[in-house]
Amino acid sequence: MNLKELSTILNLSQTTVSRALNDYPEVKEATRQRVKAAAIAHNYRANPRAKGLATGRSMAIGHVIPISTRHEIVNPVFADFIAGAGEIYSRNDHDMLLSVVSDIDEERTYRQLAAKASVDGVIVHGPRGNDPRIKLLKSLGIPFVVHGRASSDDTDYSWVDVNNRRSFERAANLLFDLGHTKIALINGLEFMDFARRRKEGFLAAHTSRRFVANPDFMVSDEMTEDFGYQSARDMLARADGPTAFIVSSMIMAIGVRRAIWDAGKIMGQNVSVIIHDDVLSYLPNGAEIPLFTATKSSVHQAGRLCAQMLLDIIASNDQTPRQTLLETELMLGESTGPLLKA
Amino acid sequence: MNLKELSTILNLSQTTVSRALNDYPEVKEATRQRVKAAAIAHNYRANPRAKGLATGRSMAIGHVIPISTRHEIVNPVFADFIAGAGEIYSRNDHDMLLSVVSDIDEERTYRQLAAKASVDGVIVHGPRGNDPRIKLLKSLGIPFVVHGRASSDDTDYSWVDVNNRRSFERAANLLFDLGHTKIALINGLEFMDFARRRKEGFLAAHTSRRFVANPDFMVSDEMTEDFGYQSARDMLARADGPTAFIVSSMIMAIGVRRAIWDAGKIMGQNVSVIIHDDVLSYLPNGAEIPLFTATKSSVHQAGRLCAQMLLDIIASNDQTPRQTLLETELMLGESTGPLLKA
DNA sequence: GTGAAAGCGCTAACAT
DNA sequence: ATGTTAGCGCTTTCAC
Repeated sequence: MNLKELSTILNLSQTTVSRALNDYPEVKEATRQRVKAAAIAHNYRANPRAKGLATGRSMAIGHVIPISTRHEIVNPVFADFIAGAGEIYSRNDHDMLLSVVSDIDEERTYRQLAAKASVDGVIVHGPRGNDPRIKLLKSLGIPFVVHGRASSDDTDYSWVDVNNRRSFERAANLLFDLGHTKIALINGLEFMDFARRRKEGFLAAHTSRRFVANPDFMVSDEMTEDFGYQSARDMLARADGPTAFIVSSMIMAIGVRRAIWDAGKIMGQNVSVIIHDDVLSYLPNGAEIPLFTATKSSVHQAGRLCAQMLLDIIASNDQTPRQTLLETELMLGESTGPLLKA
Repeated sequence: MNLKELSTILNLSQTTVSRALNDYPEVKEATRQRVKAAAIAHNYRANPRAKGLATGRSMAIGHVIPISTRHEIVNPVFADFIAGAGEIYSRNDHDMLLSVVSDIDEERTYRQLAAKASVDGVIVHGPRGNDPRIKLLKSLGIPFVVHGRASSDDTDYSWVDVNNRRSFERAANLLFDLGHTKIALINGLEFMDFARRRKEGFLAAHTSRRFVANPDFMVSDEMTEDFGYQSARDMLARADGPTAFIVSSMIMAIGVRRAIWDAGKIMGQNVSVIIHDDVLSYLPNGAEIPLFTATKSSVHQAGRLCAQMLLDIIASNDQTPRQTLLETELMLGESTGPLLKA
């Protein structure tokens, strides 16, 4: 069923039908009702390609997901983020175009999206410090929102980020309060913006307590289970090993827990682990928070906010940068499970 | 830069330029070279919407990802699958359209994709036993490939699946060989096809050894960390609790390990865990397989195969059902880490 | 308030 | 081997 057929059925011109469907004010209310009813009755849907051709807009948003060339890793948080964003898109009748590209191909992908004009805007994932993509997208003139931040100057582009710095500072302080003094930081690659900020927060907590962070206890690399395992194992092998860990992702934390286990130190006796990541989405609503999740950053929510912000930018045609900084919650109390004294 | 401009520059008709670019045989080789060079020089890319309008094809594949309405869960294996599929699409110049929909909205989404003709084919995720989507897609006439299987009659549609039955049978047998007799199965929802097959394999192993599976040790639900924890904890609280677990997903396994931990039974002494899922993609190439991964089903590879199969179906315009059954490997030996005797 | 006609950028018959 | 023309399904002037 296309416009022409529908308009024939209705004994109207394509123009009027189109106008009725798109809520143009000049069409008579009675006509509009009739048209809309017929559209539903005949399961009519405007062909998005024809519409796009005519309007120059695609009603689609692009997500470019970088995948590590070395390890073929897709960060699992993307799944949650995408789910949140997708919710907004479907509500606003937009499509989501996904490109999974190895990091070296990213620039080419963006240029291609721009040249083909296949999307009205893009979400930038996994920003690095001073990310070149920002400049690229600006020069290409595509509206975009960054999930995270990408440089020290955060004011000249749009982003949605979680307060990584504050969250890690608070996590460290919590452990200090419990009496820990030797805390390890298992972090992501330091050229990633989020990792840099998390480390800053971690260090800030030390500074404010006049502690000195042991460089041997701060490691960062691609966030794999194996890296979590290896680094925690090495630290625990030392006589003066850490008594608590703060870990940047769930997947690494699995490795960390395994290392603690292997080391024969049963959690519940003398090692605490705090994880920063949105583990909650894997849990039933209202269920107990697992023992090792103490910091919450709802990636799902970030996805929704990013998507909504981008749609707003596109709809308003106002590219003035906007920013949203999400505060995380420390999940404490009954549902947290034990966080252990040193 | 569009076709018209490019053809003007080249002093050729749009037709010839189009033909040259699309490798039609009738255009002179020299011309083709000249055209292609110019296209690259001017960074020309055909507008996919215009192309789609003219050809009736969209050069896009749809993925409909169901999300649990109750728990807002996205199964993390989708990320890997998508990555594999995306690789194939970008290589073949196709786009990937993602719809994340709550399970109740799925039918509507498929109908919409069909009516708008926004995709040339779809991949069906997370099939249930006797899944109604199969019939729906057939009636809509959209080419599709199922990741997994959806009914007892597997011959009348295309799918790529892993041999879940055999894999779980083998896992159970492995544990039997180690002397375990009380093995627990922590499974996904049983109306999911994969979960049903896994249970079958689990039971088949029991039967062949003339063991009787304890119904109390077989549980299935939404695959959450919490469910893994709760069910393992309850089982371990019993005097005659299981000495080994086979777990259907990584995320549940985290919970299972936590329960073992809490129960004070240190892994390495008397409880083994085998997990079925593609944990490997989270590990650096060639790294050690983590202790608890004993069965491998490369979801990433399945994504590639599904995508390729669908593209083949579309290109050949031959909808004869095709099937691929992937065998999993039991990851044993040095790299497996200890699997423990009962 | 409604309609006719042009045009979005491309491909595909049908010439030549 | 190349060009001319019509048309894919929609929106958008412009006219009434």
